[in-house]
Amino acid sequence: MTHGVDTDRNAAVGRMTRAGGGLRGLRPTAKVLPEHARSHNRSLVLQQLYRTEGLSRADIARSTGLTRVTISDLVGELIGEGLITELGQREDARPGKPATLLALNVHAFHLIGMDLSDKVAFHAARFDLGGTIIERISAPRGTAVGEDALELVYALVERLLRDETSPILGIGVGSPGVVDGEGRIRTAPNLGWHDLPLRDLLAERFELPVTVANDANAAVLAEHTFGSQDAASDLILIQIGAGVGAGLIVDGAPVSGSRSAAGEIGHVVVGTDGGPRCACGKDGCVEAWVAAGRLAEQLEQAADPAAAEALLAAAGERLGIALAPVVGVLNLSEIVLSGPTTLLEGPFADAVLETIRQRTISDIHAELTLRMTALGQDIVLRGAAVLVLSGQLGVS
Amino acid sequence: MTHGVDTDRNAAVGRMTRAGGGLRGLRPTAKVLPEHARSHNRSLVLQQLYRTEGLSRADIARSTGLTRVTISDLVGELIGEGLITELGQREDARPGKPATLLALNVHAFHLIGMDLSDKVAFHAARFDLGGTIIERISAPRGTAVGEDALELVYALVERLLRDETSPILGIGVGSPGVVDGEGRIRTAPNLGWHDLPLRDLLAERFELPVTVANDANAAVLAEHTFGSQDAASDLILIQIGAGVGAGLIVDGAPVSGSRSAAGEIGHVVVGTDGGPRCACGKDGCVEAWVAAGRLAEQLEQAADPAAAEALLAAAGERLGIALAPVVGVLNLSEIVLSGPTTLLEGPFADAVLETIRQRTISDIHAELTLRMTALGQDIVLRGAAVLVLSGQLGVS
DNA sequence: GTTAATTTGTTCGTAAGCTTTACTAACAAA
DNA sequence: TTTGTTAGTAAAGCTTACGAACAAATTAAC
Repeated sequence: MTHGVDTDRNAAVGRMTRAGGGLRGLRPTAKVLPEHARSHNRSLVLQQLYRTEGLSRADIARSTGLTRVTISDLVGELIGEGLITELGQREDARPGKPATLLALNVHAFHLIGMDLSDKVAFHAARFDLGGTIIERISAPRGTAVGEDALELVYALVERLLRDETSPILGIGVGSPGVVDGEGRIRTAPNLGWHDLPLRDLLAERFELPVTVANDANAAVLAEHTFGSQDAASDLILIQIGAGVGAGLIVDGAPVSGSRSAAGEIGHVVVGTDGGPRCACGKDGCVEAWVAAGRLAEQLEQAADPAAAEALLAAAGERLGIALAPVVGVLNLSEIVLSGPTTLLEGPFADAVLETIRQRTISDIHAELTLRMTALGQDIVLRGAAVLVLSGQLGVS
Repeated sequence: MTHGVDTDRNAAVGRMTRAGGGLRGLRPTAKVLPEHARSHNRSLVLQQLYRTEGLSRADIARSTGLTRVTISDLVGELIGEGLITELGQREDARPGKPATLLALNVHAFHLIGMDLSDKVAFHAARFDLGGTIIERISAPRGTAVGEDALELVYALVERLLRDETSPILGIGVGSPGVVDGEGRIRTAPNLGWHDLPLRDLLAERFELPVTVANDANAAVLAEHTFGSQDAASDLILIQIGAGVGAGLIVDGAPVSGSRSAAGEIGHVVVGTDGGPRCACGKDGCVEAWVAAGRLAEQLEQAADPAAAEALLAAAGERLGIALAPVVGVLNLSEIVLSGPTTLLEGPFADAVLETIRQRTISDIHAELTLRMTALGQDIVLRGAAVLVLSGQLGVS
């Protein structure tokens, strides 16, 4: 096998596109060829270096179970494509030939992530392969919907593509609404999009691999990848803003649902005692109880800090009531909240967790944790980057 | 190898498809070798013939995407092992060499399934590879717990093994309680089992591949495999008996949960208006509302049929309230009820579905269906068989 | 009634992928 | 200087799937 000759990066991208993602998400009816095994193992190497910089070929061989020979071959290929670089020799004083340390070359490619979930503006960024934001831009949305909104998206991508420091690996998009497995926006009322094949439109226009997902799904992917140290493989992320949405990872894989509409918790009725009227017409929806706008409004009218706390705790309790069956049935290990920290941190979050504990078998869920996301406003944006990284390199 | 099937190879397939579901973080994704691809493709062939009897090699090649050459090779191997037989030539009148039809040889191997979920007796059966019960036996449990209960299990297997019509492919067990990924019974209070490595005990004693799973999980697998025609890939099965349990399939894969305790819906509190006191100490648990015993009891006291119906509908509503958030978040497409038909069919089931519709966005869940299982009392037993079929042959 | 077209399943040679075995290089410790 | 260890490479071999080519069996066409 000859490597190190492939200097054409576009060709390399082409190969990676085919390689994408390894065996995950494989439908039981799909054949598997030896080359799929190869690309899976290739992703394995990248994954190791994505997590830990400065591993030797032998280190990777040990941790993957593949032989040093095979790893050498894969690493050679990846170095040839520019994805991996040799850092030099390990400094340790120990017997044997010193190891040559390797690292992901995070600037071999860049990638584009977009967040279309903000009502005020579309956000986009150029990332390196490590998931670090290199350049960030926004475009105020105004009242743009339909075709106009689409043009805004195109314009953002074009602006980011203009600065050609590194070839672009792909584009990831986190969009509100229902997004199917083919990256088509089934329906996004706020954007006036219905059955819009966004993935294919972008892919054709920019001749790049594109992945489109629901914003809450993108967010939970970001949380899964960048969030906590020991990434939980069963977690739910609750996004609280104008609406309330959820993204879910079960057994390490994002859940999209039978009609690509998973995560719809905002309009689930909670409790058996009515509740505030919701925009959807029902009484007592989760969204009617805990949407950020309503919470802020109520807080303003609160007589004193104690009353404010009670209000937040009551709202948190409602979310807890809705989540308890989900936590019980899925045996989730982690709940992450995303939204205005001032509203959610403290009494609200405490009440959510406490309510879930009270309403399930607390022993079983003793290890259940609840925390605020550490990714702040960028959560969807970074999730969009994860879409590309995991889709094109099998890394996350 | 005592029988003709390369179990190592199939175990490899299991590892591949479940990769990443185990120890989070510590174990990334397992390596994949060409031979794993081979065993995957092998399962693909079996799967085709499992679903449809009388396909030719060329048919299978077309539907899998593999070439006729490869399929011929795989089929040759499977015929060599006795798993597949040639039926003869296709009778159609069409040009070309007539096709040789193939079928799964369902008696090439038998397998053993066990249902330990019945409080009164343990049930076991010998199945053929098509999932048909060949022989069925039971052992009254009496008050047996702990070691005694284990001995009962051993005795049942021994009785089934005595009749050596076909070699045994493996043993599948559906057990109550919490069962981890290694087939260890973490805790099954009714059986007095704690941290019992049931899988390994059986495997060592009988020198056969063994798979152990939670009873509700086994049941939902049975439903997924044998239940409806167009197997939904996102469904929940609710078992209502002395207790209330749930088994869940998301994206075509069974869900075990972060601590192997998924499906625990029985002791989730439902509603915000109290409710009957539950054995667990809380008020208003699902189980306290809808356990079969309570329903039957209430029905006896009902003044007239209309009152009885109202009682059942009220109970169904409670289950619906608990399920609504789960359906909303996971976007499930199918709910299946298992339990006493006389209690669950009719007003109860209707109320469950109606309540869920009222408490979620009904458009999104327009295709949601709810039905009784068609598998009756044998559901866990047959699920145990599926455990073996899917674990050893990759078929389901 | 003969020839052409079509479909099935096999044989043979090849490319890809990983492993085993065997080697060189480079180092620490005694 | 010797011994033992570790890193990485090279060569050979096995497995897996593929493409090309072909024989067999049958229908369709003339």
